[in-house]
Amino acid sequence: MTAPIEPTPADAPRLNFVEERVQSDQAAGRHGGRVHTRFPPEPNGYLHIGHAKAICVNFGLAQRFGGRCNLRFDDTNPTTESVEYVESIQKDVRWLGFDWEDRLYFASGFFESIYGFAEELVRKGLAYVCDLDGEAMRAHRGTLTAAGTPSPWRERSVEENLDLLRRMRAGEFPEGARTLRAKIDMASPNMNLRDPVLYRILHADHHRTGAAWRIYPTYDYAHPLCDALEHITHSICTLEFENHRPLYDWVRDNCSTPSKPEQIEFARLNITYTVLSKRKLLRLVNEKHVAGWDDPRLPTLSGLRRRGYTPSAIRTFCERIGVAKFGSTIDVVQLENALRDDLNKTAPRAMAVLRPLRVVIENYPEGAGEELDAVNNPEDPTAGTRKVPFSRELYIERDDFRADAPKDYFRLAPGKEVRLRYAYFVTAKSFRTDPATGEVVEVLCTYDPATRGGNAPDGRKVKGTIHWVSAEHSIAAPVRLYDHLFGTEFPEEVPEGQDFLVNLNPKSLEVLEGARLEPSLAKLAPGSTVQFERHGYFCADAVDSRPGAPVFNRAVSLRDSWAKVEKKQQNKKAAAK
RNA sequence: UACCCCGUGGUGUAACGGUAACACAAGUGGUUUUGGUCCAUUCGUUCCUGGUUCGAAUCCAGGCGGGGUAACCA
Repeated sequence: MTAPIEPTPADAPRLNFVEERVQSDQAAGRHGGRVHTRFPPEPNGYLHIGHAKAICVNFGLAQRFGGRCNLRFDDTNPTTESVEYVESIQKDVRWLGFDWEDRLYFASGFFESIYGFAEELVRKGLAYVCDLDGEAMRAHRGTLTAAGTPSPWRERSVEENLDLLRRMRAGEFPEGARTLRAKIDMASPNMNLRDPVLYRILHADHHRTGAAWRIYPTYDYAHPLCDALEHITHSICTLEFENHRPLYDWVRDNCSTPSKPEQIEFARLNITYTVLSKRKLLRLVNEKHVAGWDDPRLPTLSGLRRRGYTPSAIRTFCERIGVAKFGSTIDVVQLENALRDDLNKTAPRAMAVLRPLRVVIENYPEGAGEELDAVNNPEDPTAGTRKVPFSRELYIERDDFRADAPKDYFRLAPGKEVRLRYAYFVTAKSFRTDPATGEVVEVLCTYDPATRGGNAPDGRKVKGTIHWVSAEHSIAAPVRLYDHLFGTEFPEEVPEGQDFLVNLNPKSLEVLEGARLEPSLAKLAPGSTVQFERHGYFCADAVDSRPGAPVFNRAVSLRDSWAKVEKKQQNKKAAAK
């Protein structure tokens, strides 16, 4: 198996509670000292960042303790599942950097064994065929505070149960007509133990077993059996299954399984400004609030990948957030920072003007031009340099010029001198505005030829360095800026009777059509990521880019401390009024 | 108003009875040809009340608070 997670240094163990548990099991020689986990998604949707946590936990455990981790599809409900999901899930797990080698399993692959255990339970008098329909069963189950009442079919004979179960399997009864139930305790304070359903009749074809089965096992019944059949030692799942553990143990202990796995629960991931429930993600996709499962605003792995997230950033994030039993919500900036940390070290830099403003260097000879050396990545000396064309007419960022500059504004303003990165010092002499709107449309500057490359021989300093592109040499490309999909920190918190969709951020996508980029960007491979200096990290969209005509997605912006300063100034101004 | 789980800075995670650590956020300074990076620095009487102990975030009891659970979903 590949080993993308750094091994924990011996001097700093810092094991989470699951790792501690596994470590002590191993030390005590339980499960023969083996560690075997599994990642068991149901193929009914695309994987998201919450699954990434589970994947890192399960595969990470195996790596750390010299064990194995399986990929298993929990495909016990044919009505919601499909091969599309089976394929996307495998692709995403691999992309994240994990390898299940030859251990790919399907719950459906165990259907025959699982059925065999059902007959065993019937023979032991521990399961019975029940003729109650859904509504009646609910009524018999009781409530959270009141005990349930036994089904009238609870005391059928073993022979009758066996006969009925076999006929259920044979498809003799209509869907929903009967179920196989465990005979446990209708008065249990744990609802899961009030004779839970083991098998239901479903006249539905399965994406792998076709029409072979007319009955399908439930999760609670199939899961412990699959775990045991795969010789899983530690079955890690999320907190909402805590109350299911007694049932997990019941199934495991009452069936003659080849091994005895144990279930351990941890808190599922929540992140601010997004939703991580399959049901809600499905709605966003189906109701077209986003462009598909790989919409870059989605927390799906395919969305994050398209957005420009790297597998290593996601793994780092999962490492940092830890594993515990407290139902917490992680600030989305934690995710963004993991990406910044990764890309800062690896992403080549380039200059891109997102909202162009024309600049003319009045004392630069007309028709002249030259190429200047630019550093590809200041964090990585081996990345080398590249040539960037310079000429008399340039574009700079609209934000980098102010006719009326506030205090602490280091960029270009009338009479102020700044450095054009890797080029020259320039001083703004005048500017022209659109008579209709008053908007600045052109800035006229002079440059100091002695400052070529960006340093003044006389030692004079400038406060600001801004990026630029040559007007004639630059290329155009659409640039998509993404913001949080939801406008509120906790989108699921919604006023009575309202839907989480009310919290959708109407400005989560902004497409810039007029951006001008340095020419080297034309040949950037789709899917690769660069830093647009002073802006952020941008990925050439893997779907919409064409050879020589990239389309860019902003993965994440750079930290922007000027924005903070400016905001503070504005707040001060507002307070003064 | 049943059962289960959880409660440490703004957000997360550690400390395994011996004077609360790490990451992120926020603030302040420094460096800087990215207002990026980097460096330094500030920010918690561990939900409450009792108890055990020389000593409690850690153990016990009782509160309080949060979450989960009543699909023939997973």
